[in-house]
Amino acid sequence: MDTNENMEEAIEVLQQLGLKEYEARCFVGLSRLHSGTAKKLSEMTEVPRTRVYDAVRVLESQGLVEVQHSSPQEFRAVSLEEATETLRDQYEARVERLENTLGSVDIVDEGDDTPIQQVWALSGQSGIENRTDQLIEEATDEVVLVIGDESLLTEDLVDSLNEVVSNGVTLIIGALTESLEDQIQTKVPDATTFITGLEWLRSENATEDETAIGRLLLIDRSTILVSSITPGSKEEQAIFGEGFGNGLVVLARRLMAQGLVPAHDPGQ
Amino acid sequence: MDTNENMEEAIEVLQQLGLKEYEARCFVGLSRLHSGTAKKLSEMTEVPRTRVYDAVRVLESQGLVEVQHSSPQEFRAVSLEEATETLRDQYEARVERLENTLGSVDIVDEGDDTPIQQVWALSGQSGIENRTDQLIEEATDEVVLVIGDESLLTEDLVDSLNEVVSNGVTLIIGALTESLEDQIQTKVPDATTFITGLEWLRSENATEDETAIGRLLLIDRSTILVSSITPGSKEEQAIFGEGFGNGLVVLARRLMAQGLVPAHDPGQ
DNA sequence: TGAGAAGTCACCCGATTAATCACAAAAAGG
DNA sequence: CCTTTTTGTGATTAATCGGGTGACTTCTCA
Repeated sequence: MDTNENMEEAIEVLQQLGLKEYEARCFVGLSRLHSGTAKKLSEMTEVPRTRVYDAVRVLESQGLVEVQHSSPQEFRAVSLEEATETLRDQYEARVERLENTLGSVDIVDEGDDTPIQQVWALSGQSGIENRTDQLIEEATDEVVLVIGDESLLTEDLVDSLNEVVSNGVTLIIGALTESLEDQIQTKVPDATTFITGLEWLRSENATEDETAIGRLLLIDRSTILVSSITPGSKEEQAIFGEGFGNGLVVLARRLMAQGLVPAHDPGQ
Repeated sequence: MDTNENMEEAIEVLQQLGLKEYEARCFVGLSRLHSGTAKKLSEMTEVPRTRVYDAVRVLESQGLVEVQHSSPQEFRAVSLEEATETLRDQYEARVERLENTLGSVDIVDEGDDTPIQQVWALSGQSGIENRTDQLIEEATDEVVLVIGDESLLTEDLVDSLNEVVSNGVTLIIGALTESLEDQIQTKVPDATTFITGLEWLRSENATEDETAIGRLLLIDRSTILVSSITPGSKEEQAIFGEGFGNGLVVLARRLMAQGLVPAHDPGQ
């Protein structure tokens, strides 16, 4: 509906995808025209006319616009489908190149000692999600998962859960709301589900500013990942610990025993 | 094998993927270590020690490294699989956002007249490839395709060809070498294939520097795309014309009649 | 042929980023 | 307990890049 706002957002996204501001503006401008000249484009996008030429040339070299070498020359954008497909191809090629090159560098590993307590921090939605999935897939006995927000129940996560449950791993999944619990039960039928309030969290720091819980993951009672989502920036942050003796892990086991997971008997 | 060279390339690719130089160097450095401190990283990557902290912080926020908040703090990179998956996710999210926003901007289309002869130029490997595939899929009667290099016979292209041939479109595909012709026949069994030398091209400009022919595509005798690959830069460039009366298209039909496609009788 | 439009260049300036330095806080080690 | 080294933060400088503007040549068309 709001064309103007969408244009601004499209320009922003294109810049995140690697285009310069002028290039992004020109591409969005051309997307609204069947074809246009430098002058028209300049008026419509507020890119200086004399710079339209550079910008379009770059876009052309990336396969995003076509140029008609007449006078005045005309430009037009490729279809949205072609554009997105091209962008995907380019990025995929780069990621594959990264896999090849980084995959074949030798690890020097100056044997950094410290086999001790380690608690690692990582942040970023997708990074944490991947780590979550991977940890689940590596489980051999038990997975305890508490999901704090509906949006975190992604397709990949469901796949990982169903894969691991078919290997005989016990799955215990907690949700914050009934509707979320229902969703989980239909998508992961073999899991034991329950509902947890966050009282155990809130009671600790009632005065702090509200940081919502994201995920809580305990693998085989020896690896833990806890994430929170800051309300403002929507950024997700996680901490992550390994090892049965790890302080964080011990804490988590304690927590569980005290009723985070209601009526669940520790097998050992 | 050549770890050093691969590292340099990995750093380059990471920068293309949006990281800054220091960030890229640090990530590659950490990929060679199970874990490391700022000092060690600095020595190994030639990033100023005091800048390592910033770089790593950015990497952490992108989900590419983990940080242990001890003293001295330790950093470690996520696994290559996690890293590439995260990068893919991020990019895919952006492209989808682009589809949504750009898809819902209104087209103003100040009815740029010029219903006349139009010849458009576009360049870039993937862009041209997507255009090729799309044109093929839109064909209703006949597709004539000449492939100049083995690498251009991609999976997507083969899919498009097989899809369109199942709709009753005549497929005529030319190759430069016998081995390429064989490949085509096995991958696209329903196509009529032949071998073309480039005499018709070479005879025209024997003195010019060698620009290799990439593709030649004629759709329903009314749309043409010709691409060339400059030997040095490996960049592909194409021109593209539509309309039965288009000069370029007429030229192409002429060319065909004169024997580019041997013994093929124009149906009309 | 003359006026205006189209296209190319070269330049400026502000923002970002690479690179260095100064300094406080924190281990380490006698 | 004090000294020395290491670690981390912040400010500062230098160089690069990208946005922004204008001069100038070429082309089109009346």
